[in-house]
Formats: sequence, C-alpha cells, structure tokens
Amino acid sequence: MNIENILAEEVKAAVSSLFGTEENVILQPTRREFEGNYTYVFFGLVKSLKRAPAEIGAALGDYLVSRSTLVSGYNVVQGFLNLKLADRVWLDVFRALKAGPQPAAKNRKVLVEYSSPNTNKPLHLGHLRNNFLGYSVSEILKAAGYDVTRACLVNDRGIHICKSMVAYRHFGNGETPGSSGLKGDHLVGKYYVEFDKAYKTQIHELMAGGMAEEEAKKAAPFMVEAQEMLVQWEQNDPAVIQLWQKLNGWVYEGFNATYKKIGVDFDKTYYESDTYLLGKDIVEEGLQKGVFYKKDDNSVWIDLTDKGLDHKLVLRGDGTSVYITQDLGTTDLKFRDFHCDKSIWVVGNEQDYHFKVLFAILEKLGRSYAAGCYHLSYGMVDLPSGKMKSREGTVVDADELVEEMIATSKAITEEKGKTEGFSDEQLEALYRMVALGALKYYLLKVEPKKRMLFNPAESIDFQGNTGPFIQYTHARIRSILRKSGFGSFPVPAEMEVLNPEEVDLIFLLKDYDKVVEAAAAEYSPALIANYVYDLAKTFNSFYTQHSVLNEASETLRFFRLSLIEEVSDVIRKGMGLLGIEVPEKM
RNA sequence: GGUUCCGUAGCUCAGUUGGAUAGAGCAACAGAUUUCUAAUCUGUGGGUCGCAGGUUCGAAUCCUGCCGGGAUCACCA
Repeated sequence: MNIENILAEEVKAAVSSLFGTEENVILQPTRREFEGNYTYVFFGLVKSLKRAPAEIGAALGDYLVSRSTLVSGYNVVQGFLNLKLADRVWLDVFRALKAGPQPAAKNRKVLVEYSSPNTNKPLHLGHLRNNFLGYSVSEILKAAGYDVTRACLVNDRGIHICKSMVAYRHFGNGETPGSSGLKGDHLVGKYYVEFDKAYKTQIHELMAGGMAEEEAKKAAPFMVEAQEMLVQWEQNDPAVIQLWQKLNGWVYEGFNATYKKIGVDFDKTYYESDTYLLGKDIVEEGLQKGVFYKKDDNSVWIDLTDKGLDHKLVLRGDGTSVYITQDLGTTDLKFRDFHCDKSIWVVGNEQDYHFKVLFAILEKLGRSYAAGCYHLSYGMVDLPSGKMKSREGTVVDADELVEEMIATSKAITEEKGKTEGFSDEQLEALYRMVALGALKYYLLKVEPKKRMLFNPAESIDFQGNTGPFIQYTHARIRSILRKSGFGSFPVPAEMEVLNPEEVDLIFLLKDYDKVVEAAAAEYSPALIANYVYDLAKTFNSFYTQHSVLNEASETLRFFRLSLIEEVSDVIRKGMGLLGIEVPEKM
C-alpha cells in the first residue's frame, strides 16, 4: 500500500464523515509554487454541496490534521486542498524504499522481436532506434516482472539479397572484407549500391533504344539476372547457395561487431530462409474454415472489409508465399516455441497496415494468442533533407555515427581534464559508455510513435537533458559515497526534520516502480528517460544547496548518504532499462 | 481520395484518469566555484498549445469540422 493510496482513503473518509457523500478521491502532486505534497481538487464538492470552497477546504483540512496520521498541515486555494505530510511519514516511506521490495513476478511470458535486419546493407540510424527500443522495452518488461525472450528475425533471403549477389558476381573480382579492409556488411552494402547504379544505367540504355520505362525496368539484364538467381536459390543451386552463404557470412560478422559495440543482443535468432515457406498450411486451414476464399486464378484472399480493411491476398496464384503468408507461419512458430502470452513486434510505422491485417487474420482464424499480439510501431528518423534512402546513399551509417560519438566523447572528456588515475582501458570504456549514453538517450527520450528529426550537422548534446548529464550525476554521487569511507549506508534510526529538497528526492524515488509499470504497460522507454532525468535534475539542485560530507550533524550526514545512495541506485537501474551504463567516475 | 499517426517557445521535446499562472533542454543574455566533480546550479527574455466550434465550474488534454505534415492503401518485404 503506497502513501498516496492511504492518503486518498483518508481524504475519502473525511469527505464521507463531514459531508455524507462518497467521492472518488484522486490526488495529484502539489505544484511547486504551492506549499504541500498532495493536492485534492474538490470543485465537484463545491458544486454538489453549494458551499464556499474556503469553507469546505478548511473543514477537510482541519479534520485531516486532527485525525490523520499523515497530514501535518494544509492550505486552500480556490477548490484546491494542498496537504502537507509530516517529515516522519516521508522518512517511513524512504525506509520502506531502502528495504527494497522487488516487484512481483507476473508469471507471464513475453516475446519481443526487434532489429530484424536485411542482410544486404549495413545498419543505419533508423535501425539504431529500433534496436535500442527493442532492447529497452525488453529490459523494462523484465523489470516489471515479465518473463522476456528477445528475438531477432533476420531477413536473409529474397530479391534484394540477390541484387547484392548479382553485382558482386559481376564486379567483385574476389574482393573480401580482408582484402578491402571493409566491414563485411559494408562490403555487401557497397555491391547493393553498385547494383542499383548499373541497373539504372541499363534502364536508361533500353529507354534510349525506344523501350517504355515500365518494360525497361523488367527487361534490364541485371533485374532479369536477379530474378533468375532468386529462382535458383529456391532450387538450392549449389553455386548460388555458396555465394549467398559467403556474402551473408560477411554480413553477420559485420552485424555482430556492431551489435557488440552498441551493447545489443538476442536470446533467439530466426532466419527467414528457414521460415519463409511456413504459413502455407495455415492458408489451407483458413480455406477449410471458410475464412479465406480462392479466386479463379487460384490465388487465395481474405475479406477484411468488416474490420475496416480491404480484401487481402494471402497466397499467390502460383502457390508461392507473400509477406503475410510468412508472418502467419512465423507467428505460429514463435508461439509454439515459447508459449508466450504476449508477442511484441518492434517495427516501423510504415508497416502499421501490415500488422493490422496480420492481427485481424489471426483473430479470424481463432488463434487464442491473437489478443496478445502487439505491434510496437515507431516513427522514422528523418534527416533535414527528408527520408533516409539506403539506395541513394543518404543514410546516417550506424558504425560511423557511433565512432563519431566516441570521438566527441573523448574530446569532451579530455577537455574536462578529470580523468586522473584512469588506465587506458578505463578511458576507452568511459568514452564508449558516454558516447552510447548520449546516443541511446537521444533516441529513447522521444515517445516511440513520434517521428524524429536528426540533424547530422548538429552533434548530439552532452549537456542538459542528455545521457551524459545523468551519467555525470551518478558519478558525482558515487564520488561522495567513496569519499565517505563507508561501504554501506543504512537509514539512521532517529531523524526528525527534512528539508524540502530531501522530500523532493524521496517523493521521486517512491515513484520508480510505478513509472516502470507504466513504461511496461505503454512500451515506452521515454517515460523512464523522463523520470531519470527529473531525478538527476532534482539531485543536482539538492547538491548545490546542501552538503553531505560537510554536514555537521552526524545523523543528518548518515541520512543524506543513505538518501543519495538510493538516488544513485535508481539512476543506475533506470538507465539500465534504457540499455545505458553509468560510470563511477567521469 | 480512403485509412492512420502527428501538430505545444527560434530549435529538440515533456505535459498522468480534464485542474491552479502550460514546463524542461538547446540557443541568447546575466550571475554562482577558498566548500562533497561547473558535463553542474540560479535567474532573465521567449507561447493565439495548427484553426474554428462544442461538452463544463474548468480543455493542450474529450467530441466535431477544417488546415498542415508523415506513413500506408502491391500477387515487394
């Protein structure tokens, strides 16, 4: 039972006792410019009782001060009753926090799928948002008591992969990551761009020869070759498979290096080359259940007009799969593999329609798990010039961006000149920690569904509402704790008076579990980011006004050590939910 | 055109189930360090919460319409 609920019950009882009405009492934190901790808004009573606000407020306030074990004072402004709780109450709240009860396990399994890269090009800034979101949401769900499995579905086959392969076959000359000095994913990405360039030239040549554009796009030799290669791949042609394995192998080496660098990983990896044929039996099932229907050309469809959607193809006339066919199959597979209660797809909002269709079909098929499916849709990361397009080379490359961030982090750290006693390894670790802290926080502090703008000309900040600000705050606290000479920081048994800044900190600290719960319910790391920022900011304000180690009263000194230790713990835990590490020193 | 998401300070973003004078950061300006880390703190200026109606004691928040922007509406994934 938290303090807010207890207080709300007391207020409710007071209203009932004084005015004989049952009100649904909702409290809100008192705004900073007023005295008090919680505010009860009672305009409703003013109206129903037809009595003056001042009179009602005073009656309630007096009643609570005399009867409540919590309330020590109050003031009334119009229809607002501001209640101040006794310092003793806040100390009790803090003691309970320090005891550190864990959130109860929910005994529910959740599968979170994210990253899901294509193996024809390196990761870019948009993928980073996806990876950080997926990782963070997984951590948040774990913290909220769910049993989480993190999955990645690698898009390792299809016409786009064949394009890189065609270009490599023509222009590769046996180039390898070793011979070129390029990371494997960048090398393959280079050939994907090469394909596009050559293909466009071919189209122009054909059009110059009098062919219509539509026809030229289909007839261009490279496109013909890629189509043929896809067929050969599906027929297990040894030469094609060998080439495919070679290029994909390079890409995986590159991806793994990137994942390692950005601190992202998975519990389970699915490959589309293993799963792309799944789903055809579900189409058969749907036909038998009468959920799907067949057209004259043998293609299979579903009518979703009753859901406000359209008629949707689920299997081609020639019997081959489309995207939705595969997803029906892999979704069944995922629920079979993990028996999860919920499955979350972290995928960009460009696929909103696809997931609506997918979930609608699952529901019509009577899948019991359909209600547990959720598309965590997030907005694109745009550049000032517009959308990132990998074929046109207008992307912010993930590896390059991370390296730039590390270089910036290094430059700023050196400029601050506070790294005495760091070993070279510790310095490298710090540069990376701060760089990734800045980048991850930047991408996660915005509500997922909102699209966001990234201006490469303006580097990501290290001051203000940023990851490094919070990391710095943590380092500051840890520094004080180290210098105190103690190893643990219990709450003193006797403590009487608190200053407002201390109450502010306790007030925030008690909300941590609630914020985690809300972030889990809404799949929103932004809530965590905002909360941790608020806590760090509040601490820094406290820090400038009150000393910990130089405090004359020993009791107060111990109390503050205990308080700021809790602050640093919550900062570390909260940042951990964002996938961000915090340093002991910086 | 249909569907859907978004629109808050010059810029990037917060804003709980409807509550008090709409908040942070960046940028600009003015201050704070013999004192636990100044990647910090304090202050100043900066707003028609896209527009117009409606609901009510009260609307950035809920409803309707309009304007602007994104995404999507493939036998691509």
